[in-house]
Amino acid sequence: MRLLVVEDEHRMAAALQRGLTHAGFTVDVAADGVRGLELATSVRYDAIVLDIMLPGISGYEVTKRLRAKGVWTPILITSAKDGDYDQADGLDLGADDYLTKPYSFVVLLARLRALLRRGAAPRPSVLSAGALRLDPAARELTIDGAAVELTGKEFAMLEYLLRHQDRIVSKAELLQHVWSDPETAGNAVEVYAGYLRKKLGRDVIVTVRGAGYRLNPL
Amino acid sequence: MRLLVVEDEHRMAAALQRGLTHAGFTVDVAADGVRGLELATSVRYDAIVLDIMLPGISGYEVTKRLRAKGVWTPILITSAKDGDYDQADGLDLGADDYLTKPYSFVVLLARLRALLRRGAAPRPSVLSAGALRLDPAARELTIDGAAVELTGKEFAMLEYLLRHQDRIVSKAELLQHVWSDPETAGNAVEVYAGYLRKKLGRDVIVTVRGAGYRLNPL
DNA sequence: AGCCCGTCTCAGCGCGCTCTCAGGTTGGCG
DNA sequence: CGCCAACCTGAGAGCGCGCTGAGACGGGCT
Repeated sequence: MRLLVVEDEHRMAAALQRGLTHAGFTVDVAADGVRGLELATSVRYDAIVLDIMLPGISGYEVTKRLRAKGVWTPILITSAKDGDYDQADGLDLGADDYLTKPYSFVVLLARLRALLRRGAAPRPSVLSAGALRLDPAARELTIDGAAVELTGKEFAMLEYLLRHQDRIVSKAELLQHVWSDPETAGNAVEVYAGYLRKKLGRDVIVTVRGAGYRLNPL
Repeated sequence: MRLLVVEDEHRMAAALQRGLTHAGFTVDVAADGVRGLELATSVRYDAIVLDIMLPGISGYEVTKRLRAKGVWTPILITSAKDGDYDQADGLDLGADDYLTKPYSFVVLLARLRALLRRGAAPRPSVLSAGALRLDPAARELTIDGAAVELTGKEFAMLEYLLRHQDRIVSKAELLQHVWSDPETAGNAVEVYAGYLRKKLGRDVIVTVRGAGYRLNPL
């Protein structure tokens, strides 16, 4: 079992390496986010222990970039923060567990073993239609393999259309699901249909007059 | 993606709402079973996160009543109980997944995404007659497999004829059901019969002089 | 503070849908 | 065969839906 520990505080890193090695793991240590990314992408670890507060790239960012690159190695995030907001943040970005400092080494070991037992997270399924491939977990969209940047609302609207590509989606429905406000009088949906068309191509979204929108069934 | 969280414990509900919102969902919260039922029946959610222990109606009961009403939105039940007896109970009543507290937020997210991937209710069937196949949900019509474009009124009129293809449909009836205005004096129905004939072929719609129209029983 | 980005509103406009009208065609009936 | 009612159809006017560009607004970042 090979682990990667990403931790900038030297004493902490050394203690972890000693303890984990003693527990039978092979342990590599990276002192900052950049080095951690390099190692994690080049070596196939069984799990990663990742500190949030890092010089350079934060632990959040490291997680995000790894997942975006298709690296699904189990990640255990450790942090001095303890608000559940931060926890939600980290977990949302694709981490598998979360530990707040100070933590007992025994707990860390137990959680790590639980992670290893579970194995690497299965790559979440992507939604696709024609040349479109949308990954809800990574919040990523590619069209013919090329990455396309979308804003939050654009992404949400396209995701909803993709999830219901077999039928027509009304504007009211989009307002309910993508916008929380069903009483919005404006024409936001039409505007965002325009945005998406500008980024994805004019033919991707078909207008069904008087009914709503539908993805082009290519 | 719009979710409904039914949870009476306020802190828990707030945390869920925050985390799920941050994950890109639109989240409504109901504090008890009655309110949850109201919302679930009036809004078309993509999934429901439902606590078992609720003041008033229990989560079991909510699930049961929703299913009885024909609402087949995916339901994920959460509970402090952990006996498999309870789990079997919940799943038996029509829930789609079951999570025992305390649970990790990542796990909840993953299960939710799995539910959404699976999707909800079975699609309503398509109407067909002869070579015609009409899908009300997709607002699509194919004739001998080839797609045919219809306008809103054309589609509505053909759908009504298809739903009553075993009898003659009078012009007054069509005015009532397709046009909401029974006082329309014009000959709109005849005009649209003409439009449909032009698109579907002359023989598809048969005029019964003095009575109305009927689909050709091929 | 200044800037950029994302979101949403607003007004103008083009165009497709809807429906009316007038004249033509068909069918039933004496 | 002639008449009338029922039905068909081509032309076109009105209108409302949806598209678009411009800009206001707010939040995050430098």
